[in-house]
Amino acid sequence: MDFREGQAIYLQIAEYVCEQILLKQWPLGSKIISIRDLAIAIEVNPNTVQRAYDFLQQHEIITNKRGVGYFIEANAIQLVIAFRKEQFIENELSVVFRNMYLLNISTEEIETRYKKFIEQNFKEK
Amino acid sequence: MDFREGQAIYLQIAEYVCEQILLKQWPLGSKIISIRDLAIAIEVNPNTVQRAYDFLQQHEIITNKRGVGYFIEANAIQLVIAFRKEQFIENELSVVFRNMYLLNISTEEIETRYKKFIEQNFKEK
Amino acid sequence: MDFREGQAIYLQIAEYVCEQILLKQWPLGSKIISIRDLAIAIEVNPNTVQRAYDFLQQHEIITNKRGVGYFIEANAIQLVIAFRKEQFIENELSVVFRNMYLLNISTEEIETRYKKFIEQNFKEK
Amino acid sequence: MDFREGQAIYLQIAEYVCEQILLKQWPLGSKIISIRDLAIAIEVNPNTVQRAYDFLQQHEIITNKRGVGYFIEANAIQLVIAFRKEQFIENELSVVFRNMYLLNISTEEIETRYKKFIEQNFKEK
DNA sequence: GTGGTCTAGACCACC
DNA sequence: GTGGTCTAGACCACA
Repeated sequence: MDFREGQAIYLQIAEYVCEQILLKQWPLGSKIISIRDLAIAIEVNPNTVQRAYDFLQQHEIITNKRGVGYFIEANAIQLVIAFRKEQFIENELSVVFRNMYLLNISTEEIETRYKKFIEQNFKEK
Repeated sequence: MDFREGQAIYLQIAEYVCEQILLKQWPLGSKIISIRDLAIAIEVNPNTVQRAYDFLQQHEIITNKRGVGYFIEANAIQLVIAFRKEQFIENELSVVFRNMYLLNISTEEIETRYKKFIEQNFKEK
Repeated sequence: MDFREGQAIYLQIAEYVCEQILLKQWPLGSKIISIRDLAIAIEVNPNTVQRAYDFLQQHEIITNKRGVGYFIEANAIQLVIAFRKEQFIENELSVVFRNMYLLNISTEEIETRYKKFIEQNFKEK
Repeated sequence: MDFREGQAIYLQIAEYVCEQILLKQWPLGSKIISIRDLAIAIEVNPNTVQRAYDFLQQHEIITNKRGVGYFIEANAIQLVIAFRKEQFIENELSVVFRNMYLLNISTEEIETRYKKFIEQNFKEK
């Protein structure tokens, strides 16, 4: 796992967990990988993973059973989608559009690139 | 001029200069506003502007004549476009596509939103 | 550590780091002294050290792990040599040769002086 | 005429004048090119040339006749040689030697490069 | 603990 | 007037 710079690592970890949920790799209600194990797996300080899980817990996407681990909440998917869609449209999209205009990138080019992207990353069926 | 939080002010100043160049508000080869004057105009510390100009000079977008000021390089437009396009495609676009897929947003919806955005922000004809 | 005047302190700090690498005092891949600690050690402002490290990072000689520190890149030695050799030959050497010609200093004299210099400064055997 | 960065332009102009004297392009006692004309020729602010001539006058290498111009002093050659040789050996040479050692450049390589340099620049006989 | 950014203000050399 | 450098010290996010 490699991280984008310009965004906190713990947020990227939280994002990763959300995506696993959305992609239904991790079923609702199930226990997720422990802080320690994830930290080792992605070569990061356990504190950083802790912070990511904290963040998710604050947003009620996961919950903590003391001495057992973190579990995915029942309505996690709806929460994640609502949270991200709002953020995405309000924050990211305007930046993207501005760049498209200034850099003279057409919606057709975007569409083409999008198809390629999907093929490369999600055609695992 | 008001700054977004979450991104360094000096980078936003650099971006602002780049956009002036792209929008051809400031002609190639011309002298740009001095560090001090810009600092006063946008109410930041001169050091912050200096840092922005430094950054742009490192990327060969502007150049410095000793004791005279900073000037826009002849090929600044190409460099700015190349630099931003690379960054845009490599960093932002993959995130956007990922979100589109996960949040189930179609390219048609993007296109519609883009048209609206252009009308609202750049229909200065 | 005492600084020559006529050259920015931050550049002299960067040079110092480079020389430690070249002299293999600091192994490739290892963490280098933190900005604050070096600032205290050589009695300059942390900002000045930061600027030196920034400069080195731009030249890809050191790299930064967020929240951990700066590390020497694997190919730092080659980069340092390439960078300095280029600068040395293009900037300094022509000046030196010009002076040798104008001041009538022979290559033999240079050789003699060089041997003396090595003996005085690097005969650590 | 193009200037090295890292050294003041006015010093490079002064150096240029000294070299003309050493190379006997400009005879002792003769009037040198006026500030205004030199400034136009090398595309520099007249103030900068003024400063160079000032510097040379302080070192008694040239002298000023009011309303007439600047003239080369009778013993200019000796002064220039003495002044530069001292500076050269004390300041520049140790830096050069240090670089030779660190960058692993042999005296033979220096000699070879020197011969090439002389051929390219001074074989105008 | 680490680095990153910013302000305030000074001093300097240079054009 | 211009930019370049440096100090002093603050605050912040991050690991």
